[in-house]
Amino acid sequence: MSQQGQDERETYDHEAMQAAWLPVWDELAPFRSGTPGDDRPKKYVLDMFPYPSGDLHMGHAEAYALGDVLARYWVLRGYNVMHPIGWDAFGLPAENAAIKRGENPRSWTYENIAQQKASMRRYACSFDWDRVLNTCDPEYYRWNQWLFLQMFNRGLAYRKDGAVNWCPSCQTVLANEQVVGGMCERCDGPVTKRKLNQWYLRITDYAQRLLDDMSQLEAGWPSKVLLMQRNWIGKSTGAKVSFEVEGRDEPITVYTTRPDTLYGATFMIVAADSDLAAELVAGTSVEVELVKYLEQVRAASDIERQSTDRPKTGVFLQRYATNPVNGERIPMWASDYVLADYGTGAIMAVPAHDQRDLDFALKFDLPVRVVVESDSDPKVTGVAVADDGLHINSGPLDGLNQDDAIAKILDVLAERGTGEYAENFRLRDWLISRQRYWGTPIPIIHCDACGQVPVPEDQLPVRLPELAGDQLRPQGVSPLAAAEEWVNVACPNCGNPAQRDADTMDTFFDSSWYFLRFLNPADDSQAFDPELAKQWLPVEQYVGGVTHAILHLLYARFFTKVLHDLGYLEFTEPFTKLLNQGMVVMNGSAMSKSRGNLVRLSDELDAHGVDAVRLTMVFAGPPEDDIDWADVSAAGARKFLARAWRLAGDVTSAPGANAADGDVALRKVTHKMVHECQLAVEDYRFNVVVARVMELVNAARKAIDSGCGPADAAVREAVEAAAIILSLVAPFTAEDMWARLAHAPSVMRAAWPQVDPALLVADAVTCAVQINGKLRDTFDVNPDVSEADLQEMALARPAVQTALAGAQPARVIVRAPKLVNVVIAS
RNA sequence: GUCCGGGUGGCGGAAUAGGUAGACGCGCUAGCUUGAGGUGCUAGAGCCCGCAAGGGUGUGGGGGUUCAAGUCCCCCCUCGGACACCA
Repeated sequence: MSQQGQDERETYDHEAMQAAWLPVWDELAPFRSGTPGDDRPKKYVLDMFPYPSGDLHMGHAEAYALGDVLARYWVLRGYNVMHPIGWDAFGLPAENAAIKRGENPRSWTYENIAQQKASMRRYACSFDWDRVLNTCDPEYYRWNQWLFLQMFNRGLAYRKDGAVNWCPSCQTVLANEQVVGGMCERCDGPVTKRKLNQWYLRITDYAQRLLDDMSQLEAGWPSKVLLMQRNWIGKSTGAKVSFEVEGRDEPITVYTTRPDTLYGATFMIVAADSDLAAELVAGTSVEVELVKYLEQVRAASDIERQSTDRPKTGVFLQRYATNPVNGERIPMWASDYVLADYGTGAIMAVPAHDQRDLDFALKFDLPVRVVVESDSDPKVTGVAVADDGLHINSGPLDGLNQDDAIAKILDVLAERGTGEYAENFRLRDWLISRQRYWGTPIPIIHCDACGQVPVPEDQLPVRLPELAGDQLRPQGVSPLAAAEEWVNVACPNCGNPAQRDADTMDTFFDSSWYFLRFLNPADDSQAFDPELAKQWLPVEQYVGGVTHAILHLLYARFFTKVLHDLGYLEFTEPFTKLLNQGMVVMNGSAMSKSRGNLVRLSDELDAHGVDAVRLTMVFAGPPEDDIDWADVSAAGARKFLARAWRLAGDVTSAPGANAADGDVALRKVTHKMVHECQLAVEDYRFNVVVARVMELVNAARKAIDSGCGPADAAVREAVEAAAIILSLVAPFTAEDMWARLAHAPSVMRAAWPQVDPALLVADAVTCAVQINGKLRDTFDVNPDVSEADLQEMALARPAVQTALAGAQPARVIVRAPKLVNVVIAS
């Protein structure tokens, strides 16, 4: 290498820094959180754990960069921060890979975990590597089974027949939450319906609490997520109303949110696929017709059902019910627009005031009666009238508005014993059975004599049998069912031959409580330690994608309440604050191989270095916004890091130099920037944090080159502050700066700089002078200037004098010390 | 269809309580450094008119409240997301 004399600049060598500092950090373990006797206040910062489907990608890089800013910040602020990581390691991709490779899913899964773990270390994630878990380890899923049994014993886990979502491609059932727009969340294939006997968790028992406890989350969760959950839970209020049915002993109850329109109910609809519908036509000539209709309905995929303007279909059941308030005989129909598993599976149709009912009525020429005053006639316009208004044709409700009419009709119904106030939830129980291999076996044994027998706790875990390759091929029943040696066991109760439940649990079960397992991941005596939970939980800060707004977050909230009720947890909400980061996209769309816009994280890290990539992620914009990688510059980030790093080499004062002796102007910048960074971090405005550090670096550069000079103590103070703040985002660079500043490692053990409030007061502020609201002049003033003085100074400005032209201002607004607005009447 | 977010320079984005719009950066231009490229440094810049001083205009569009509006209110356009026959 040729020497070029004094011009030779030191080079910022990120590769060398990585090589130098990773081993040091391993040694120092600055993010260890389990040390006994550590009396720092505790804080739990959690990143949503990844699914190990290959190496980390750009999305992970963003999420973990953001989580790291928070975790590292709180460590610097003196907290004992628990920041663990694990792997959500059960699931279909591993199984599909195993089939292809002729192996057990374990090998593929653990290979990917090892790779991701290595990438996380390279990426300098501030995880506590003593707190790690994989959900596919028997040591973990054992406690899934234990939890399941706790629920089973209390009736919260139960089996029932039902029409369930079925993914023909994945060959398994899906929870409602996993059907996205009629498509399978996993494979994007169309979802169909199947009647199966499956396991459910009684999340609907918790619907009201899931709703009510959101008040605890209002301050810490994005309102968007709360709204999505609220909508998903979907509470509605109304009434249950009983209709006598000709030729049937029992009346039929319907649920309606508009009991006030009861006088306008001109027919009744029963869910076509309900038992009720079948019963109503049993043995009649309509029976065949209904079956035929049902076949036709089933043939229609969910995608067709999606279409908003899909014409209504149905079958007249040749039966009649009686409207309880006016005694009117109304025909009964079956249709697929009424859902069997919502409300009572039957509705009173009020075509004048419900669009769907109107569509049906017009299609089948059924009567339409307006019972709420309106200018337009739904029968003519085809548009149902849903607005509030005065009731007509409604007996005792006539002349009342909607609220009053609802109150009145409830009275009337109560009096006659034919109806009452009722609530309904859109939320359904959580279907957790899956007909796949790579998941937690359901710890139940089916015995002809004893029924569903829980596996005794001392026999947990029920381990997965060793299956590989073609044995895992989906066939509509769980691959476990074919593992005869595994399936066939003696009943724990009576000892007779019995069978294990061959389904596995939805993997969302695993992730619904993993945050508790981090407390003591190696504990083989209990799922988690309630005592430790008391100390560390709830999770103070949760970081993850908005894709989990409903599924994972709702389930985790549900589990927390269940565990609370079981006496294991004192709190009822698991995550106090939630940050949803956006996605990393490329040229406007989600990255994918098929689109050809995939950016590989490892390539970016090779090209720019870890710190530059992290900095780019954080600086790109607000964390919840998407980042278009094409719009940001990792090269620019690297340039800045090199600038900051060089700064550290230019400081000539010794460590411990008394900052109080330093240049006051620079000190003011430093303290202001530290202060603003602090506010910005706590407000998730990480991009602004970076901007402020940049300003600090610029100020220090200027001070060294053309100000107080490199020996001034204020320069050291500024550069040290920059290094500490930068460590949130660019740990390698910051650590190297710290070393160049002649400090022992690690910068992560430094304390967040103390802000001196006296230094936050500016010497002078710029006062804006407006004339009629338009900026015409500025001048510097003392921040303490009085309103009167400021007004006088402003009025004396030439620009104002000229504008006034000798006249008096009509009005002067003074906001000392920042602004004076002189209003001149025209 | 319903419900939520957004729309600020060429680009990513800043903007405590309504109070100097465009912080910070990318890209760009000019100059210095360099054998060249890159790096580094200095300066410039919303747009329009002007050599300049200066003026006009400006946060999707229109209206309103106010001394003052990116920020508050009403209407519209547009992009994105969630839910999607839940009675």
